[in-house]
Amino acid sequence: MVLSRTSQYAIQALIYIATQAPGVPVLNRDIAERLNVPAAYLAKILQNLCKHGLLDSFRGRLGGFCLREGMHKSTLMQVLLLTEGPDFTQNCILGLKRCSDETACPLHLRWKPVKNKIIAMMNDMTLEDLAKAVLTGKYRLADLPVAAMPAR
Amino acid sequence: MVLSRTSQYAIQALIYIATQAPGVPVLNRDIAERLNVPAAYLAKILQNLCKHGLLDSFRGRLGGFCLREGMHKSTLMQVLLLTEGPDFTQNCILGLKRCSDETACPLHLRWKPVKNKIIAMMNDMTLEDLAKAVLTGKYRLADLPVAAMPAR
DNA sequence: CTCCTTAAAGAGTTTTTTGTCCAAATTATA
DNA sequence: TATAATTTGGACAAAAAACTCTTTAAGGAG
Ligand code: SF4
Ligand code: SF4
Repeated sequence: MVLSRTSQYAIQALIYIATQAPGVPVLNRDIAERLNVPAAYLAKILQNLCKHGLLDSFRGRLGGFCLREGMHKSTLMQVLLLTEGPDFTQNCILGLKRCSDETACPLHLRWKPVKNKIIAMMNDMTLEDLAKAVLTGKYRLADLPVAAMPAR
Repeated sequence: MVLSRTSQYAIQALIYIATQAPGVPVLNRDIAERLNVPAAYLAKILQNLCKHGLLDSFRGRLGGFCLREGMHKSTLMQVLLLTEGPDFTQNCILGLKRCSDETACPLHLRWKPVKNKIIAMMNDMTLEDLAKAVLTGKYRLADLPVAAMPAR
């Protein structure tokens, strides 16, 4: 039913960054605080997202993380393929190695449509869209009583 | 996207048992072999299912595990509430502690219908149904080239 | 009663995931 | 140039999940 903590943190952080003014680096520390997430762990995750081209990072004063040019249009699927692994869409509910309509487990008939819906959904949701949703104030990114709405 | 290994093994084992003649105990060893799953680990899982009333167990000669009377009608949801924990249906995609329409994360609008579909599906599928599907020969429970179809 | 077979119980191990710490590299700015 | 702020990288630690081993209890058959 769930994504790994790593994926959850990655998505939360990316959406948060997407809510901020583009081009202005966001501090790892600030993201961690806002999301109420361990900062050192989050840093590792963000570094990984950098390495795979979703983020740009800047060191030193005025440093931080920015969405790389054009990456506002990234989908959740692009993120999950990084954080959950490239066979995220393959491996499936009963854990069978081979999954096809021919070598199907007994859940297949019921599960496959749902799975396809999940995949379509992840392919459809962009960071930009999700950030907009957050900026309406109707949705929250973290558990804490919204300490501060995203400043800009 | 996934269930825990424990849940996968539990579901596989229960369906397998449901395909066997009722009242005749099935050996842990046989289930493990058929599913290609670690026997000692599976034993723990089956013991747990016993403790929670889904299975009956018998020791000694002619021992093994049987579905408890009436439990052919058990749903996957009943199993998952045991193996994934009682808040299986609560905790959700971004990991927020509180989840409601009022305190919703930005995925909520898209995710909730899918989540409800999953829950409905799990509530709807019974061991009996799944066992029948397996017995048609069209579906498989494990990866191995079906060594032997369920004997009875 | 004795032997064999099986599950039960519990402790222990291994692997994976999650999280921490610290020293180095980089950069703006005073 | 010195300083403070920041990411980077690597090693490490803790927790959780997956898996194993060993011993005991129970039950059936000779
Ligand atoms: S539902 Fe289909 S895709 Fe999923 S494990 Fe079963 S056979 Fe594979
Ligand atoms: S989608 Fe809805 S239920 Fe799921 S985490 Fe977001 S708010 Fe909670």
